[in-house]
Amino acid sequence: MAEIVRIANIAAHVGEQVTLEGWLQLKTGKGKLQFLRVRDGTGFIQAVIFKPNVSEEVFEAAKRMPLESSLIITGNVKADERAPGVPGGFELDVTDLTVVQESEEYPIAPKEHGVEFLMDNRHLWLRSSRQWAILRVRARIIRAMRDWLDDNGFILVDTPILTPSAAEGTTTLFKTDFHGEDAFLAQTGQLYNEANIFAFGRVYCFGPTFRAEKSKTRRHLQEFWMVEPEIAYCKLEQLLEIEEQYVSYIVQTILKECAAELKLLERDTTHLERVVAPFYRISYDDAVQMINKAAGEGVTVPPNDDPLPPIEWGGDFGSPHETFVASQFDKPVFVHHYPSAVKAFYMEPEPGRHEVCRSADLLAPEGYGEIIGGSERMSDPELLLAAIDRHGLPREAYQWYIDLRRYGSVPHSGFGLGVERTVAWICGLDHIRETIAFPRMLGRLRP
RNA sequence: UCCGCGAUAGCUCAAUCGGCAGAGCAAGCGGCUGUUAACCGCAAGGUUGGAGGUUCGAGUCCUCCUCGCGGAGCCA
Repeated sequence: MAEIVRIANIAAHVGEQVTLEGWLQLKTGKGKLQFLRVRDGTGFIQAVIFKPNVSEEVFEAAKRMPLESSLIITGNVKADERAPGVPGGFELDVTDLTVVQESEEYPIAPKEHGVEFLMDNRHLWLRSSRQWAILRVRARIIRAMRDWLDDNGFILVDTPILTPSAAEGTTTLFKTDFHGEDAFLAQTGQLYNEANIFAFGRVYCFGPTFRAEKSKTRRHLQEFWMVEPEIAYCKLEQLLEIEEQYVSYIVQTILKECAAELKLLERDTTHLERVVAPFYRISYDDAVQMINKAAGEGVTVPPNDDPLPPIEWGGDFGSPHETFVASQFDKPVFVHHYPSAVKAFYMEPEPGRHEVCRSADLLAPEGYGEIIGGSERMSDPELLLAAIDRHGLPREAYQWYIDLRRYGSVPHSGFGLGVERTVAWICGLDHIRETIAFPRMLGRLRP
């Protein structure tokens, strides 16, 4: 048997005889020729079996072999500009083939399928080239997210998943049992991050978060991953500069390093190429004016071209409002200084104008919505206590959190960036369900 | 929770006014030396999501239920 190589490294073996270990992705036959598309996890390559070049048994086995059969295949590597695959341009002239397991009839055919069928077969759907590309981009995005923070003075401090209290709304918590006491799956690590900055200055947590929202849309999961940086001695203005540097780095890294995957996904990258700091900034006040002007003119918004509803000052933006505001800009836009009443209790009020808070959401272009929520945090213990009371939250559960403001409180800020929404945006996906291997959605716990 | 749409062969979908349930793909058999979701030929494949109702007659109309999809609210 020849040297075992991986498809990603095939270019280094042109003219050599090599062995690949993989699976049969696709097959077309033509008399004495069989074209096999073979996948080994690192890429895809076309293997050509010409009947006179192999034994009778090998040719018959190749002809009979169903899709997704596992196989070990040996042949000569040829460069050919026209050959399909990832990386394309190479072909394997087969000399020998061993079927490791002949697959049963594979349910997912190389044709269109419905969403429910594909989701029921998610454990198999992952093998398709499109899902392969998406999940590789996801992995690279996560690496970029962590690289930038690690290289810019942030330290990873993991925060708990089992928590005794809510950080935000209480209606969207998954409840579990902690030896007889109610416990909840974390919606965020932020409150713990705020403790950690006093030890480390700049920290981040990265992990799964859980929201039992009754949301069934293309942008929602019940379980999603989030990176949450938190920074001591940081005001809102400085926070936005960090955010735009951060997002620019992630997008530009993917453009550079996942070009093959984005091409396979047929992603038009012209929008992404523009994602370079600085981003746009618009206040909530101005955004409301912009929305109401457009609503008065009868502007409609995708996906259903419904009329844009007007908004009263003080209300939170609905999905159509976000979509409209984002569509007015050719790269991401910050909407800052939301009304305090519609935001979480811990956001710092604007001095001299307490009805708005020092918060900012980052809206991605192309209708992908809010990918970052961030704010300056309340640093005054008295104001914080009042806010906790106003939101009807139990003081005792937040005692330690209030404590942070009693021992060397400083201005500090942080944000949360959703991994799946970022993946959907960068890959140009219609639905968030493809951005994670096994999505947990309303009404979908398995596979 | 609310609004809208849908469920027919393994998969994706047709079926006119209520009148014989039909294709493509997959699987099976045969053919082909350059295919890219190949192509050509043959053969096969059905409790039309479930329960009830209207009718001479229901995939089609009505009621209820189940499941799915899209959207709203909420959010990353």
